[in-house]
Amino acid sequence: MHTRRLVKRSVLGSRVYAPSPTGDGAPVTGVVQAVKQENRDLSAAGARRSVYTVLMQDGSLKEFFEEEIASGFNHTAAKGPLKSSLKQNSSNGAPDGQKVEGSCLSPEPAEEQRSTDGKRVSRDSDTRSVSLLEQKRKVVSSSIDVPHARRLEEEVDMDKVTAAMVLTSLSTSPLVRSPPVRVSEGLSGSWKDNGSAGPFTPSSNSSSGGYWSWSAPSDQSNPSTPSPPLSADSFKPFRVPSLGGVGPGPAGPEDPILDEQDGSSLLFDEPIPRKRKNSMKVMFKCLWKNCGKVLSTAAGIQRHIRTIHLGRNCDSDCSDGEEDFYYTEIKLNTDSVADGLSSLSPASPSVLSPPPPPPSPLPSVSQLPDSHKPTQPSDTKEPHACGTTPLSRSAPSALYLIHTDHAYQATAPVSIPSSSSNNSAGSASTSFTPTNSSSFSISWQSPPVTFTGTTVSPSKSQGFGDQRSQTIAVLSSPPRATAALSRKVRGEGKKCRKVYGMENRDMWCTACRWKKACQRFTD
DNA sequence: AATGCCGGGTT
DNA sequence: AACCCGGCATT
Repeated sequence: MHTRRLVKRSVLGSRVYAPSPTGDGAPVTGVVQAVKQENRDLSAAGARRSVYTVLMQDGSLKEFFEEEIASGFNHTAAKGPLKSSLKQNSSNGAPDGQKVEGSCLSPEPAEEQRSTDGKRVSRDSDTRSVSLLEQKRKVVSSSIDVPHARRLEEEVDMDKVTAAMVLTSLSTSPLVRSPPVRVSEGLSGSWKDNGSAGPFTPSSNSSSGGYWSWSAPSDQSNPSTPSPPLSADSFKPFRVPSLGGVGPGPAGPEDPILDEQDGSSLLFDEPIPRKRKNSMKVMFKCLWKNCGKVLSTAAGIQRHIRTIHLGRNCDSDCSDGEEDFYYTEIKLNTDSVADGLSSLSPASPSVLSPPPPPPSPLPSVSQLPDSHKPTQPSDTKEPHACGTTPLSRSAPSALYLIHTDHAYQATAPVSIPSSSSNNSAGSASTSFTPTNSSSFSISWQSPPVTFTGTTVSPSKSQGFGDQRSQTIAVLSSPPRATAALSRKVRGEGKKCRKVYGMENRDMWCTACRWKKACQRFTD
């Protein structure tokens, strides 16, 4: 499966070298359009061979056996057949980003293809549903002591593939394009931090802080990270954080299957515009001197540059990507983020306030090509203020119900709140976008678990009104919930110790005697 | 300081 | 599983 996936994923759309059609020996480049199994008994062994349909520079389609073509710009890596060269990448432990770069960096056609690949889209929904759990698992695994042999290997694999993906999407941005290597290094570096040298101690809460540090910062706060060129990509930032933060879940740190899915989800999720926030319109602006042409599509701007400024007259396939240097993307705020926020906050303030987890969303939204950075998004929304006084406005009863509802579903609340607060103290609160609500709500709902406890014991001697207010309090301050999470809220009722006193310790319930939660006078 | 409990250790 | 206890959080 692994292999198959790799091939499928990496080869399609990859730029490869193929023998010159003219036979003059000079290899030409093309983009793999399709792969199929050749049944004919061509090879000596009679084994089936893969046949790659390659779109050549001149626009023609040609078929090659895998032995005939080589992938990547890196000639050394291109020695072997396509498939095997890819495999090497994945199994080779050396953090050598070059190979990945070679095969994945440049082909932006690949990116386009992927985003339109129907199979992946459907498949994605499956993957996505588990991705949260997986992510958690992944994080956990990185901080837990686990036999490294196998895991490391896969991790490296992931690093590379992911890095490649990132690079791929980045490659179309003129601003970052030049120092691609740097970007890749930064990326893999931060990952590694988490993976092997995780500063977090296993099993302790502190690891929570690490959640965000591994994905969010590296992916977003990195100033050199430009937003991806394609609008469809704009939601990518959301994903990463949601994954990192939420991931509650049982998870065998070393489960290869999960790992794989994880990897695939990471790769395939991105191009799917599903979650995309539609309030942003992406335009592409030509940066050529004295030419401020703005087009709505990347293809359009590329063609414009290619034909007008570069004087080339072939279609996109013969481009070497140079156009990318001459345009930049601009994000236009059609219906401002503020709108979305303001409309949201009144509805369920409590839900909004807690989700500092989406530190990611904000950055993503405001993150524009380095050059044009309208700080608008963050400024426009001060609903921020609402977040601080959420409860006061909404009907308590409503909240009550809502939370009761979800409390049971909650899994691991994860320390999203805390981590997020670190991450983007100022901006975090402003960051919730409607898009996100789904992902983070899950994570922060869990804390209310505590609350569940209170509800369950209506028999309590105390007035319901009291209880209710308490509950509300808990809800209104999600951050606290975190604490509640780790430790059961101290029951306010009398306990064996109080009732019987130390002198009658033998009358205590066993739990009390054992310094456990009292079983006799439960709250 | 007293309590209530969790996490962990020991038997 | 029963039993204990260190240590932390809350009161």
